[in-house]
Amino acid sequence: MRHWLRRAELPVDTVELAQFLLGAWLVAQERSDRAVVRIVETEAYVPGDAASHAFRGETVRNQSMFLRRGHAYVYFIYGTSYCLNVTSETPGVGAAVLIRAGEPLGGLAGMRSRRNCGDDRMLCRGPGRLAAALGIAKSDDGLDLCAPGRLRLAAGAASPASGCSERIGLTKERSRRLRFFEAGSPFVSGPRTLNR
DNA sequence: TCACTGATCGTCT
DNA sequence: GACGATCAGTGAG
Repeated sequence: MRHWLRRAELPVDTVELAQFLLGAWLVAQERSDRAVVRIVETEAYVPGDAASHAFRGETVRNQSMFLRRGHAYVYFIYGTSYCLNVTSETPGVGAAVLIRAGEPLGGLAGMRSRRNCGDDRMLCRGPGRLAAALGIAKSDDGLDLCAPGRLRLAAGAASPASGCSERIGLTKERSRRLRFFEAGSPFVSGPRTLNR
């Protein structure tokens, strides 16, 4: 039986949380529409990571990254896309897990209309697309994902096979292997050569 | 499938 | 004023 994830169940460590979230469900409730996605790809942004938005300290933009673990950190990037992170570590420490891709499980019609996309594999393939499919925007920044609300995390079956690789789209800290994904899933983003 | 490019704008230098 | 945790579209192999 699936249940809403409690904060006590979430690993404190950022890398552990990134692996833990593979297979978990992300539920976005908007009035009568409920979109459900199974997380298949994550990236860890650990303390002291030069590629992390928190690296230079707390600012107005990244302040929710310093919240207690299990909160949403949403930011706008490249003038086009929103990205969703789940905060990690202890309060006051800036770290998070980027949700890069998911497998659509429920509420497909709503996601297709929000994404204006007919190929279900592309609905949530990439952080910007996933946020768009779930209707995530800046107003969701700082939400508690372990409490009743528009966005919430639910327990899911652990991934049968997971892999790791370097992260995508970075110019700093490129060599760190902090991207985790479900091996063989067609819903994972990035070039196929990275997904082994 | 991959590589490349333009779009677009908030944030920080 | 530059840049970025991206995307959609296009073209080549």
